[in-house]
Amino acid sequence: MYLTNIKISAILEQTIEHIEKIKKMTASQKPTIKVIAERAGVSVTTVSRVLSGQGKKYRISSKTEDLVTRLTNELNYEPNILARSLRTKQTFTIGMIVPDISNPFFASIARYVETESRKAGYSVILCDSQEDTILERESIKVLRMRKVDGMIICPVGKELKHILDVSKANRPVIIVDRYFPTLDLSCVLSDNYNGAMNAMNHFIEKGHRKIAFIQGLSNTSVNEERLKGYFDAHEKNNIPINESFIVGEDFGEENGYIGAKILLNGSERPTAILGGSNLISLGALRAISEEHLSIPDDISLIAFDDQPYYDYLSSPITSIRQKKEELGKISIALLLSELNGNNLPGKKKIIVPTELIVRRSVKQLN
Amino acid sequence: MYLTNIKISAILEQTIEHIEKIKKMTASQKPTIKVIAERAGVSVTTVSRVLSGQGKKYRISSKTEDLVTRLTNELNYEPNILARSLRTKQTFTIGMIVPDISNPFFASIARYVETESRKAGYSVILCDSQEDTILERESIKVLRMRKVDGMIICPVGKELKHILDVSKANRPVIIVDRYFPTLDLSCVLSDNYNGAMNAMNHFIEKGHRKIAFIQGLSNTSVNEERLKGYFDAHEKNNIPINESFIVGEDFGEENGYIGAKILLNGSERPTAILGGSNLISLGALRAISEEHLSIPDDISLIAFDDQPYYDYLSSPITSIRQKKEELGKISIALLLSELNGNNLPGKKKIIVPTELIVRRSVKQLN
DNA sequence: CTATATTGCGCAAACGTTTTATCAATATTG
DNA sequence: CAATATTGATAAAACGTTTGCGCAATATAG
Repeated sequence: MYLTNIKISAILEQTIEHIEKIKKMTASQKPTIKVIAERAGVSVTTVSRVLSGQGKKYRISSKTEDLVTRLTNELNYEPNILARSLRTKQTFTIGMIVPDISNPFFASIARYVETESRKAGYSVILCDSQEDTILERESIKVLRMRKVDGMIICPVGKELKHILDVSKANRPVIIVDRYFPTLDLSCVLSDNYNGAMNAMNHFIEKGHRKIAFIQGLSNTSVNEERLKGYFDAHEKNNIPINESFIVGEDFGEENGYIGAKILLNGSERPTAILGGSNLISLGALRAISEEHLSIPDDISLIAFDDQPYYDYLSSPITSIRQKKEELGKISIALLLSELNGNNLPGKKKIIVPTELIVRRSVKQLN
Repeated sequence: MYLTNIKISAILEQTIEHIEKIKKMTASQKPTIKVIAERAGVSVTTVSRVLSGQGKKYRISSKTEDLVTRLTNELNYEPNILARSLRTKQTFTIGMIVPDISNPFFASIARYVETESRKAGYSVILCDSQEDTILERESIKVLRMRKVDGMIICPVGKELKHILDVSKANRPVIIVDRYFPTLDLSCVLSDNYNGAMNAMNHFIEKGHRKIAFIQGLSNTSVNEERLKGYFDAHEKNNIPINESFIVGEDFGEENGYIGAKILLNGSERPTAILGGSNLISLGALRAISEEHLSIPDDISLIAFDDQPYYDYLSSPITSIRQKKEELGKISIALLLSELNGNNLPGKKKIIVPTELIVRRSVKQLN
């Protein structure tokens, strides 16, 4: 009798304790696996396994499984990815660094990267390096601390050591747009050389000989390739190069403006300008309009990178279209395949062709 | 003697063990606090405190402090933010959801958000909802699982429950661009009503009476406000409204194209069109050009949201400029202040004025 | 010389998961 | 009926931090 009483009171105590525990846990905001386990009267292990779809594998009875899933729904459980990542060493995040997200070129690439990432269960942490190598380096550091599974970088393009380090630390990196010939990393780029080449041929076919190039950031692959196309086109057509026709120093709008200003007011005015980026061309448009010149009558123009508005400009601008969708989709596909270990031997360098969109900004001479 | 030997061998053993341990830890890739502690011969607590700048507070000797900092540099230690966040319940990430990152309007906002976030030590996880409420809901879920400290959402604008839930869960949310009048959340928006009003007044002053509106997504605040401006301008000027002049159903380019097509081929053609977004206006441009009409001679146009190319269009487009920089900077400032607990009483609704940029797309009638 | 204050640091728990190893209870086999 | 296999689960460690509490050793005060 006595013993029984003791026992009952012990059980009672236990029960009360259990109920208290449950109450406390339920009152707390975020239900964790632990709470669910407690409520279901099973271990956290079991809950974890059910939730990760490993119920069959570990022979969880369907009764338990149902109970657990019911509770997770009821309690509105949402897993804590941080905790999971800490344990599994996989964060399912990818870092993306672009020089300027407000530039439609990079924004479009980012869009496809984001869309495809999400489909694969990844989230993307976005960093804007503002065309600044220091910020780029900093971004990489942050992304490393955040343990991103991989990175897609549209580099500023002036330095590479910090990028190489990422790859050395065994994190997959995909380089997009500007790359480093000496760097053994997968990359996906537009065919800048042939893009420039095609534009130049178009100029030349139309009778132009005095063709200027407002270049972007020198010593970046993108710029060098375009410049090379510019040079080679001259050479192939036996046109001497006028060094003063090459101006510019970065990919920005202001640079395009200044470059065009210089060209238009030089001792010898070119008949045609190749704009080294969308922003450069925008700046050139501003200068041209400011000088009260008209395209193509006074000056011809081909712009690198197509823009939706080019069709409706006072004279529609002929441009070299880059396939942003492809650039974005290929880069994320490449990254995902590296992440899944489908690591084909060696790094890949994928070149996406460009397309000359002929409008009416190039005058037929003679 | 014997005892001494034992003792020595014990010490030796310990030492060897210690060295082994150090070697093992050092060989492993990522140095953790533990490794540093081991090398420095102090506890992880001490290292943690030094690294978090709490050395003084906890009276760590400057000798220890120096040793630890030296080692962190030497070993190239980088903190694991995941682990930290798990413990501190702060991730220093903010989630940003936009309907379309490739739309320069949202991209610009995102840029300022990113820049200011970084300065404050936050990273931003970017989600593109693709103007789809389902994806928006999903994004929110992911961001919650990732335990972002706060969110900046440019909502699709059709549903609000899932957004309200975030706020209920005590996570600060800032709504940008499209908002919900019934929702008690801080938000920052353009003055769409007066924007539309000003555009309408401009039309009317120029003698227009048959003014069409290609609207965006109905039942979104942005659209309703613009529509209200459209209506009120009619009323104030005693101009009857022609219902067939209101077309359109979302903010996209295609919608602008279709809307303009309908307007231009209707039984009664308007003399002016108000384009409800930058993409709508782009689509309208396409339709207008396709119909071989010219702006402003055949049709006048004012576009919502300014674009850099508007100056150089065949006729420069008058537009209602939204201050993207302000929208971005204010929203992140608001969020950061809520995160820092500087939570001024009540939610704030900040309205950023718009600006009518008059160019040459509106014809003077008579 | 004792009592108290200060200096300098460490123990261990906690955050929310995943995963390895283990085990009791039941069912099946020989 | 004993031996073995299967079923259905659990305990505990680990991931890399932060932090409340505690404590020994030294310095200072009375």
